[in-house]
Amino acid sequence: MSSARSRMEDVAARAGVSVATVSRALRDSPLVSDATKQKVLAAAEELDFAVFRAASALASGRVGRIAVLISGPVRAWFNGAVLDGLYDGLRAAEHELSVYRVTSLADREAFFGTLPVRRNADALVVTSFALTTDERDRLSSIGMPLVYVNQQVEGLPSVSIDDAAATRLGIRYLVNLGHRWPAFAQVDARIGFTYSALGRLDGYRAELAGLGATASDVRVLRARGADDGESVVAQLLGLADRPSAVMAESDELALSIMAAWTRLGLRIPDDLCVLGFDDQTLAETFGLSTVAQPVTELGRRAAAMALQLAAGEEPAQREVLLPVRLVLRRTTAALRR
Amino acid sequence: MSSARSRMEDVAARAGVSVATVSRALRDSPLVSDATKQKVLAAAEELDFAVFRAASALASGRVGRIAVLISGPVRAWFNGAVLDGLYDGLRAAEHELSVYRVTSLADREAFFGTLPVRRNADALVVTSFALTTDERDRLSSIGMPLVYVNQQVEGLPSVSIDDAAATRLGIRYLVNLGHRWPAFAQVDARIGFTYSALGRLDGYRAELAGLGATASDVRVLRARGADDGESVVAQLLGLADRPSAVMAESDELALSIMAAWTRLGLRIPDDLCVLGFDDQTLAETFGLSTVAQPVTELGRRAAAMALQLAAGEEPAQREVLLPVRLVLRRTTAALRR
DNA sequence: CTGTTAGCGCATTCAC
DNA sequence: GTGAATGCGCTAACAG
Repeated sequence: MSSARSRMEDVAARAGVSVATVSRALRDSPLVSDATKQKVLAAAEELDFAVFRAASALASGRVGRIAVLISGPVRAWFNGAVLDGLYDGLRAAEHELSVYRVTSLADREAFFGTLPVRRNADALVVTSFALTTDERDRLSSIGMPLVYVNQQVEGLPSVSIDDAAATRLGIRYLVNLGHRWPAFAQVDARIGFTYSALGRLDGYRAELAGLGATASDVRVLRARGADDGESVVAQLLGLADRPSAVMAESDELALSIMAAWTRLGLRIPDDLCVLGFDDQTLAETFGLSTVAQPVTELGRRAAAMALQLAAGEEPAQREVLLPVRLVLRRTTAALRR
Repeated sequence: MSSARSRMEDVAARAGVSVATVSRALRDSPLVSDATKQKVLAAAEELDFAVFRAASALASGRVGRIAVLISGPVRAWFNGAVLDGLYDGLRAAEHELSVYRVTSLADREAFFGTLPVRRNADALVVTSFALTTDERDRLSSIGMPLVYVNQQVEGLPSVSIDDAAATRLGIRYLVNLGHRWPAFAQVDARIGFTYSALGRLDGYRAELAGLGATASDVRVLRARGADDGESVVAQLLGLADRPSAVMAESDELALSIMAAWTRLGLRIPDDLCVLGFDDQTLAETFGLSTVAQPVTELGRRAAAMALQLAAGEEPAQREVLLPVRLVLRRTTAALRR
């Protein structure tokens, strides 16, 4: 059990074969007989041997690792959920996951300036980024397969939901409950970090327009952060023709709106209907109706696609679109006059 | 810009030096003159060169990566917050972060059986695990420095809070507000995943005992999951001598209790005071009073310690204990009869 | 301070 | 099916 230090050579000696055979056997190559495979596996087990992936990478050119670039902290629910899905997809293929995070403008410049990921991953998954053209070019220039999550770049591999359509679904639901017209709450884009926000706003505007609302019926409320429901409530209460329903761009913002609203002694859904977006952990806890997106599944699909591209295969479908669904709970109800 | 393919050799040629010098210059070795360093850096920049870490690892024996083992999904707030801290600490040192996750018993056996991490990281950080003796032995056997987060193992490097003391602080606060005696809500340990839960329960019992409560004053309420506040509320309302305050082992559970409680038309803090543990993102949103633990800082300190151990240095302090603090918001108040 | 030399541990030719 | 030989790109002695 000198574990950490034993090499393939030792395993080969113990199994009575050559290192080449050990290498092949451990990677389950069809070029090795079953009998030999068993011997090698047994020897490796006894010596508690594990392949030193760095050496393997140097010899093969593949590092056995997929990198992911996330915007914002890992503790943000969306990022965590995507990482869970990526991990699911990668573990089965015995690949590792390297995380790169960009939270500030400085981070962002540092990342795109040096691209530390290059040569050190077999593929890169980029989530929810509102990339500039320069940044996108920079990424493509590193000669590494790229998969976008919740961001469509024409012709490039991506796994997304249709943010605009999902928002339209939510708005249509509110309108069908009699709410004319729902407002839409959004976090002020700081550094243009989230790509999805744009699509959702577009969806809101498009659906209202399609249903015959006029320009003045469009009410976009702005928060300074996902926890700034208070500003949204203030804006709501300051409107001449107060909306009876509001859709938020995320559950987090929706929950914050709920907290601010009820703290004033106002009720939900009686005085205001609230519809979220995401279906994160606490949405169910608080009975929040929401448009659910399959974030972990986005991650799984992205992992699968990244693995295919890393292996040089062409994925069957380059632009995967996953369905969302409306989850009805207790924060929405028909309008009562 | 053949970027992804240029090697040190090319940089050396362009800078007019040897590859050894390039290697040293890029790692900012003091053995290289400033003038040479500049030349090399310029050449590397022009060729858009990046070191192939796998080759570097093979030659040096260090892989430039710290691994972390988390229990439960990445999207759990605690895990995300720790990962953020680890990332902070590692990025500055140009190290990467590899994530290993264990969510089920099968995962757990697979991980400890094969220890995929061995030889592929310079140190391992283990968070919040209630490890068996076997598992701990298995970890030590891989000859890799280990750092425990929120888990103290005598003599081994760790970064933690004092869970028992933190809970006692919270309970004492409630008692000083006149609540005799507060109950404690906890999630049923499934596979013995979280280490902290044990310490918190101990702290609750110890503080009540220390303040003169009798055995029947100790009320431990059990939930089937962090989102099962409903069970806790049911147990509360079924008690003969209903407590006027409850402390939960986590904010998530506390928030769920709040949701279930207010849904019944009961009020907080009037009819029940609720105290959480963590100070996660949504605690502030909902005005939850809580015992705040510096999770991201735990991650930073763990990263620093892991880097030191990986470099063969002995950290100044092997068992770091970080302070918690009480955050008073709107879910706790003095008892009014 | 800089260059030369010799591997690091594995995957992959090519023989057999 | 298996073994022997070669080299992946870099770092670490050792000279100078």
